[in-house]
Amino acid sequence: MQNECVTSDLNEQSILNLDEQMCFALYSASHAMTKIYKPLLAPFGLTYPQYLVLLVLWQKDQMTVNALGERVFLDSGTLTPLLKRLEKLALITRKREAIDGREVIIALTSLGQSLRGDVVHIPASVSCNTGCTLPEIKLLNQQLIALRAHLNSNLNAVKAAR
Amino acid sequence: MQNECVTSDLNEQSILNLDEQMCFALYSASHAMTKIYKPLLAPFGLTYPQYLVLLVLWQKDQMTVNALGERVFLDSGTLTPLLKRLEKLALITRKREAIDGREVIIALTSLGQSLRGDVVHIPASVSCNTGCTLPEIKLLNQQLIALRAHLNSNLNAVKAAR
DNA sequence: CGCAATTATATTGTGCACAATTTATTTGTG
DNA sequence: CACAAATAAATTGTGCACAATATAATTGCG
Repeated sequence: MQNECVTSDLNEQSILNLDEQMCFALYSASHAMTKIYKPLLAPFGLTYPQYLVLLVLWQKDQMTVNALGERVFLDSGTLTPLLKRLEKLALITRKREAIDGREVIIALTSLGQSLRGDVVHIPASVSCNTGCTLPEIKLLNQQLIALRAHLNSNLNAVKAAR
Repeated sequence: MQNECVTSDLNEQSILNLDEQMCFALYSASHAMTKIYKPLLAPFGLTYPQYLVLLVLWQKDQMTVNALGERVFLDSGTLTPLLKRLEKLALITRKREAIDGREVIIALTSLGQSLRGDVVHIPASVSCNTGCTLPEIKLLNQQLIALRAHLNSNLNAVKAAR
């Protein structure tokens, strides 16, 4: 699981240079992206993480909190209050599962379903702001998904070792 | 400033597919990266954003809050409490500028300076977890910096229009 | 000089993120 | 059936992020 780590021959000064840290480019680009979404989602009273949850539900309605969390990589500590806000907006319902009383099923309301049509134009609008062509975006998407997969698998390996 | 937005001929179902949203890959990869850093920084009592601020100060000591914020793309609302925590850790000092009493100068303590040597190995350790080669990391870094630049310039354009 | 506009930082309030813990329920094993 | 282990959500506490506002100091212009 552990890759061979080739220690680079970069000079000492350069190693901690902020602009050479891919982690920082990732971090700052992600925040910039969220800021681009903010004014586009604000008319609907939505935040970016709330929008992500809705994307999942529009693909597959009626999911448990856990299943939702696995899709968006968030846990109940983040999702529970977020889902309560979506419930307050009347976009979703939260219902205890009848058979397994531990589960809570998240389902779209008709308002939540209809919202899909109102936001469907947003991704195209955002992609305009990226300065990337569609193929470039697709490539970057694949690179980031692969990166995420490696990071998460190493995270899980660390946790399993404990 | 506005790019021409070629509307893709993707089918309606696919447009809002979570796994095709580069924004989400960015968002989730960034959080995964922060989680990789967490156990590496925890021994020093540092969070990832605090580490970023230290990276800036190790490059150039004695900066105002604003100047720091421009480097890490964070504002005083985020930085003021973060810097107070670094001060409490005795890693930095916060001093009002004598000539311009509005500015606060952030400076490393000797402890803060010496910490650099303790964390200098971390980037190499992280890069092992990315599953990427060094050239791949460098390329991704450049792509993300370019993306961030486009997003931020469009954000500023929106703000200027108000 | 006087004072309005600007600038720098701090504060407030909302909403994530996440580790750690708690509560409630179900499942597996004797 | 009993009950320990496992599972699913919710809760708690800390630390970002950021918009909006407040506070304080400086600058520029008449």
